[in-house]
Amino acid sequence: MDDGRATTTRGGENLLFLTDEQLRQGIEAMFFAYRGFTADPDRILSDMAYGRAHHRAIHFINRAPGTTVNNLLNILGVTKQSLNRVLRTLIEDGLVQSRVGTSDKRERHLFLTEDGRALEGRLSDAQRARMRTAFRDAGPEAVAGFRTVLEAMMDTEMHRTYQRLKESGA
Amino acid sequence: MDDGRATTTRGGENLLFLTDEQLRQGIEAMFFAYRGFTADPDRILSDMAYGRAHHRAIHFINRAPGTTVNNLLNILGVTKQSLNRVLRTLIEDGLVQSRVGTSDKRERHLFLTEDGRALEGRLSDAQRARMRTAFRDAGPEAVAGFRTVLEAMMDTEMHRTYQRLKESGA
DNA sequence: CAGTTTAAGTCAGCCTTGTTGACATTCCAA
DNA sequence: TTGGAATGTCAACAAGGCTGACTTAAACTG
Repeated sequence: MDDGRATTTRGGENLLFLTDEQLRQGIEAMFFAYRGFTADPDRILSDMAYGRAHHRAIHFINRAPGTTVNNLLNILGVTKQSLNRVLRTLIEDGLVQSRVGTSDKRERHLFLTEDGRALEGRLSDAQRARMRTAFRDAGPEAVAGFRTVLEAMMDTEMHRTYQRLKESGA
Repeated sequence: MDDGRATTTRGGENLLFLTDEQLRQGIEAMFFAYRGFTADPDRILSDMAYGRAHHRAIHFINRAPGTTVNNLLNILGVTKQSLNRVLRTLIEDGLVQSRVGTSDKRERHLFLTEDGRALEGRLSDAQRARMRTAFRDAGPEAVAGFRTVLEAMMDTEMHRTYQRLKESGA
């Protein structure tokens, strides 16, 4: 254990923003906020035979249409067996379409179908609504801080993945 | 779906901080950051017969020593059967002690043993180290924004629980 | 005091989602 | 043509959620 005190070079104000107590509060805030973050989509999904894993797959396929299975694997950080179980049900249920690659026919390119986009919309509308309210209540400066801290919290590899996705966005 | 545009009353700067693209980036940042957030304790726990659920129980028992089972249930938001499975192993392994209540003998008050505190220390050191680095790199203003947004993201009930814990801290 | 409610614990069974390991298929590239 | 890469599949398992049913003991209440 350390003494919980840390200094800032920023001239004295907020000298104690790195005490163990502050860090603990940050940890607990993360725990509770993540529950809120997933609560709305979870509620929608609990009515169907789907779970959070399906939501994640749908989100990132929508995000990067035509992505390969391997690419999705890296983004999600799970095994191919785990992802495959999820993808199989989504394909069977007609929410995702898997197309053999043109340049490399070993690869499968993944797309959402009409139905898939419809579900994606329902899920992300709910999640965005919460995020929007939180962002609006907190204000632009807080949002900037929020994202700065989150980015610093990622592993290097995740951070690269996140940046790549971010830059590929509008 | 909405048009993704939102106005801010703050005079024009950052007019677009509530576009769907910004919200999506916030959602993805949350996803990746939470993985980083849990990665270090997960690594430690994977060597033992414990998982994230044990970590959470240990964290909050350490946080509020003498808490009752029911109270812990409300904080963690799981069923008593789920929590009981975790608590039973922790008690059997001598990391947690359960004492019959004095005023109300139906209640059990939970405490970490010496060994329990030792494990708690290992786990939270790892998690705090990451949080500390992230906080230090981001700076005090970003940290304030981070916590403002996270609090706004919680459900009302969670937020109350979080506030109560926060105020009971040093 | 009798009856009800509450706190905790337990048993059984189910689901989702992660894991390993083994193995088949297809196809690119050296 | 052969090795390796990408994908898919099968089986088995574990963690950690869930529901439902039930017990015990203590506390509360009419």
